[in-house]
Amino acid sequence: MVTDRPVGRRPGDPETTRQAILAAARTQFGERGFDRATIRAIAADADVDPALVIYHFRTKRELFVAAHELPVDPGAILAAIAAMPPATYGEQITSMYLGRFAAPGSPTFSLLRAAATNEDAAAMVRGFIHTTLLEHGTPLITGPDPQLRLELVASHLIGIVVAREILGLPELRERPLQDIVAVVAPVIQRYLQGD
Amino acid sequence: MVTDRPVGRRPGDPETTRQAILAAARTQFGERGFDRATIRAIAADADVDPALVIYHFRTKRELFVAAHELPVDPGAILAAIAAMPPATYGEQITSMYLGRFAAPGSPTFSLLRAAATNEDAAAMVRGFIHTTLLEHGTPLITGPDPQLRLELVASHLIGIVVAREILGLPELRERPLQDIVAVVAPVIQRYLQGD
DNA sequence: GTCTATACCGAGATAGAC
DNA sequence: GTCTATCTCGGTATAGAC
Repeated sequence: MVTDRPVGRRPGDPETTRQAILAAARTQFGERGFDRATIRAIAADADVDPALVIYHFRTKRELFVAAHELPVDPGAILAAIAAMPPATYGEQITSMYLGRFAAPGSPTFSLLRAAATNEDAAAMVRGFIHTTLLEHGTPLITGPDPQLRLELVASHLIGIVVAREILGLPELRERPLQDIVAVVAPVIQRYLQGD
Repeated sequence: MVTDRPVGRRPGDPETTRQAILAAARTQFGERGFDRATIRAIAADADVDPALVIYHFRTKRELFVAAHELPVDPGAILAAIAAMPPATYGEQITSMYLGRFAAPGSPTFSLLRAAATNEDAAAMVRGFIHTTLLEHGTPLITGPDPQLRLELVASHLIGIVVAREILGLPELRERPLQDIVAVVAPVIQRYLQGD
């Protein structure tokens, strides 16, 4: 039987507390970026005492890192893409990365926003792009300067997310993602094929 | 003759002081973004008392706006581009906007970084893109969905700046801007021509 | 018009009671 | 494991002397 207890208390289950804090942290960091997200607000969101946040994660920085550890298997993603016909690489990469980065609640998007003013976050995004695209992406690409063109692929997709979710350019914001993918995919495909 | 005076004093010329503060503000905002740039640091950079910064600009927010007022004649820029052969639009736009946005000391770059966590700054970038590209750019573009494709042009160029200057992707960072322009310009051209 | 001194607030973090 | 109380720091902004 559940004993009644004051609102805001969550005694007994550290793992539940940890998870609640992590979820709240992702929301706050995602919406406000690293600097403007406060431990106090995260704690309030998680219905937990601010001191508990520090107790579990030691510092704001470590909380940020913990909240953004990505359960991604980079090999698996690109292996799935490589299994399809090369003519579809552009469309697959476009819809996959836009879908992942452009979801405003996702850790990846949160990281991207934070990266603007936070070298830790920038390094994490760089790592993510490196392991998921640059390192294992060469099989997808033909022609000269493959690394440069892979980075341009990443650039374009990131730019679309920034323009849509952060700058709020009107057409990009209003259109469903599929419309955008339809126009962009051939361009990405072109980068992959080396002109 | 110049009388000797304590370091840090700059008596007598308010306009000099204003300009020194504005220059320092651009540097600090550009390097650290809105939140991490502090009035104390800006004042120190400008060799001026922190209170003077407030005296001249009232609030940090107003200082930010003043530091980023862009002396741009949007009509003139695009008129110059439109005067050249249409086949060169892509290259001109690419080198112009990359040059402007990618210069880490420029107000435009500073705005872009700040936009990640600051709706004021985001609105200013949106306004800049709107007046310089979306509003007057239609003569440069043919084919369906011109607005969407103009926004995609902006997206790609912004993404390159983000990837190069903020995320620090290796190839983009090391290559001179001309190399990048050479690869990107045909893609931009393609957006302008509607496939 | 300029600077000194300081008020005031909210942040991250700590100590120690429970 | 959790909460209360508190410390310390550095931020923006103000009052008032010069």
